[in-house]
Amino acid sequence: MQFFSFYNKLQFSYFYGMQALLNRIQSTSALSPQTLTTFANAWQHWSVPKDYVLLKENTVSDYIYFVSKGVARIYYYKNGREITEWIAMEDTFLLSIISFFKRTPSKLIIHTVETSEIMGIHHDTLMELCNQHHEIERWLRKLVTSSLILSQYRMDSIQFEPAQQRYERLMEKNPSIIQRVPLSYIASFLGITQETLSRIRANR
Amino acid sequence: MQFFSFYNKLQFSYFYGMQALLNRIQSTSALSPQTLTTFANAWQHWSVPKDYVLLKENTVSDYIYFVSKGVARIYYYKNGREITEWIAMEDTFLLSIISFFKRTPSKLIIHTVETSEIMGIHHDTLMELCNQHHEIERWLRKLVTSSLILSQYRMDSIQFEPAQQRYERLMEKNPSIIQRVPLSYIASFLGITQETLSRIRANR
DNA sequence: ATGATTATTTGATAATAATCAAGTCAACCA
DNA sequence: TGGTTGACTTGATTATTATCAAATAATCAT
Repeated sequence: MQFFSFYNKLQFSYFYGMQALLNRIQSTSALSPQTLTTFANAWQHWSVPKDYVLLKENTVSDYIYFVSKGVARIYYYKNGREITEWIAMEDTFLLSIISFFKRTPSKLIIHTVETSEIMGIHHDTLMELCNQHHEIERWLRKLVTSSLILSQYRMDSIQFEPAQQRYERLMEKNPSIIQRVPLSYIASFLGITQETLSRIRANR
Repeated sequence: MQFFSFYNKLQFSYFYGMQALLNRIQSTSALSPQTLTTFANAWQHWSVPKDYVLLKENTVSDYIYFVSKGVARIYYYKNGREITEWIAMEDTFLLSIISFFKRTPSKLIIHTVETSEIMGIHHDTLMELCNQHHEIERWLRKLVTSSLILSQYRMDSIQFEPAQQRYERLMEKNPSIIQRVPLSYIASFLGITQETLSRIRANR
């Protein structure tokens, strides 16, 4: 993978991103200082421009990513159309869940929506660390659990909330998203067409 | 909780259920013989009649259940209507994910659809075992992961597959379900009304 | 078996959002 | 600065499924 800024632990963006990552890790499941250090060192850091593809279609996804700055998006093609599966703003993890854990080629594509600072840990490294450190295994278990909980909430929302409510809840929870992410991405993330979202916004 | 058949390790149904449970556990993540024994002993067993409520609404869910015989269902009320969230046939786990992991009162209700043999492990016991045995922590991580993967597939299906396709896929994967579970349960599990399901079956 | 209850089907209408087709607007760039 | 491109909006129509209401079928208890 050819990245635009090479891994460099002396860069400001590295320290900045690492700080954010460590905070996020600790808030999921606290690790002992030694384990945290080991874990931290396993994460790579990349500075990438807007629209940079982190995961290509039909590739086995090797990384869990963390967005320390910028925005990234997961999408896929359904009947020739882009469907946004997830939008990750600053300070959140993202990954192609099925491909990463099942080790199968991904139909999902991950790319940056803005110039971004991305941290990532390789699947094999993470599994190795999980084997060596019970604490990291627990951390991953908690991460996956919180992701599962989110997934449950989202399923309920998609199934029962009318489009307007889904939009309003997103605005409430994450108002900056419309400033930073094209409407077409947001529409399919909400499970509606761009036209419907446009009408909702115009309130018709 | 007053159960209809008390915990009795000498019963046939106990051995039968335990065998099924152990097979299922091992297929998720293999455990060493010693750990497996410890883990196995932590599971309780109950024989319950049809329509027995395993988890009441607004109660914190304390158990992960395993259906060794029979069928159980998870549902909740949405605008005064029952919505089936999950139907667990023989040999599968079920739990109120949000309540069990977040320790919050459950809006979900779990009950048996048939006379059933149920195994269950208490939240606190499981957490204790996770702390003591890295292998069990890993097992739980894998269980939650596979549940997350399922959840992703289901979200996609609910969002994009037309009702007819969802029904057909269920029939293909689990044809015995219509013999054993009322249509109204299946309809809301598929995310459609009973009337729509009836029309799909009549092919109109 | 019989009446009562519950489950399922059928019909008519309405609501929601998708689709298709064009139009407007704004940013970019040569 | 004029033209091209991409992003968003608007309009007309259609498809899917929900809703409401009622009828029929199946099941259960006495």
